[in-house]
Amino acid sequence: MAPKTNSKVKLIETAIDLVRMSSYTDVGVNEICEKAGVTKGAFYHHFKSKATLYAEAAAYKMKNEEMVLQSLLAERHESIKKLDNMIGYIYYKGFQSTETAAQKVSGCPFFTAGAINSQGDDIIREASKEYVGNEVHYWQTVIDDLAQSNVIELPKDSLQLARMVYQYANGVLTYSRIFDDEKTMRTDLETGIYRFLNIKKV
Amino acid sequence: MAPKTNSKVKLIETAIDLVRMSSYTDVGVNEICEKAGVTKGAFYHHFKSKATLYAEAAAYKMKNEEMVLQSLLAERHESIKKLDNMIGYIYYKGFQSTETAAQKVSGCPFFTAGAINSQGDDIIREASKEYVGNEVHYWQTVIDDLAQSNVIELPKDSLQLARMVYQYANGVLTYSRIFDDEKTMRTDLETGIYRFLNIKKV
DNA sequence: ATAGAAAGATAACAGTTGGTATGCTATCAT
DNA sequence: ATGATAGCATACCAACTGTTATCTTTCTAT
Repeated sequence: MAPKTNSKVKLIETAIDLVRMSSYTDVGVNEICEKAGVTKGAFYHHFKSKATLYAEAAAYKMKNEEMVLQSLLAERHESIKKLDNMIGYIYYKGFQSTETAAQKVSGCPFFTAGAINSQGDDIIREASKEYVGNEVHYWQTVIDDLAQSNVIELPKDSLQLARMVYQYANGVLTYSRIFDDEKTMRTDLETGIYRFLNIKKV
Repeated sequence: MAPKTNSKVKLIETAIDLVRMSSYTDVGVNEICEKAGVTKGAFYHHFKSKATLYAEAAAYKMKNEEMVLQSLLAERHESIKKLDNMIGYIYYKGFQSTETAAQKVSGCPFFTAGAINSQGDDIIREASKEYVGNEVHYWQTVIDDLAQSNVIELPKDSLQLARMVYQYANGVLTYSRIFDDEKTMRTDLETGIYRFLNIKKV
């Protein structure tokens, strides 16, 4: 009856969704299985542990974003357009309201979960490191592009600048989540990044 | 034998310490009691719930910081000195190594915990809101001071600017925690904030 | 000295956690 | 047809969660 074997993907996607709306430790295996409409037997058939699911989910999301960002950051766009697309994407990720719309603003599940120090859970942090490193890399390409087209001054260390912008963006997400304030998130994201990169608004 | 009733304070302080090194949900009442050298009976004598402890801890920390920051931001200091003190304090808070030095870099427990959405735990988020609002206020005074002494350009909205700087600072803390990298935390904090405020380094 | 309250200890509570053991069924190569 | 394996379901596990009830100790005010 069930269309072949999409239950693993279903597990990953609902896990990402749930973790984003609350947190890694707050989301249990039971809850993930329930909302995914899958039994625990299936869960532990596909993943050897909860942490493994998390790691695979991070890889899954990375691949997903690769496609999305390749289109948002395509060469045909002007560099400033790429920047705006990037900002818009972050806003989209942070706001995206799910069916259970108790909370409006969410954060990046891999960024926040990686900061948690469950002793011995190196798997989680390693997965987060990889994910975060990837995100920073995208920012770096955007910034390099802005510099090359003379929109911003040539940075001494574009990697550091990319990292700082990423740090800022996630700080905004977390802050907005506390206050569940989508409005300030929108404005702070844009004006903050523009200020950071020292670009005069058009 | 035990010196009067510092056991409540002891509970609060160890709770703050533990939560900072891991997270609110990851730290259990049992663990707090153990490390504080107090039984659970004492815990629930002083606090009606774990969330209540958290809220009281936030208030406790706020009062604590009030004294510290009043000295760091005293009027006798030049405005740029106040900024550096503020940056140094954040660095101190984020790095401060405890006896159990498994992890070097930690974050602000109230900022990170507030972003967690445990359904119905409004107490926690309310406490975090208040704490965060307070921190932003300190940043605003620093920024207003910088503007008044012409170190930075007069901002259109100093509250927003303060908020953004605060968001950035916490983004750096979280990032540095993932990578457990104290070095980049130090440099990113300073260069980032200076860049944000558009101050040329001396 | 004594009543009453505050502080703390001990043990148990129901519910949940991540994880496992076992069994069943459908598919698939041989 | 047969053995093997992937996919999944049911039931269970020990360990832990936050919380409570009950009891004893210690302090304080009269």
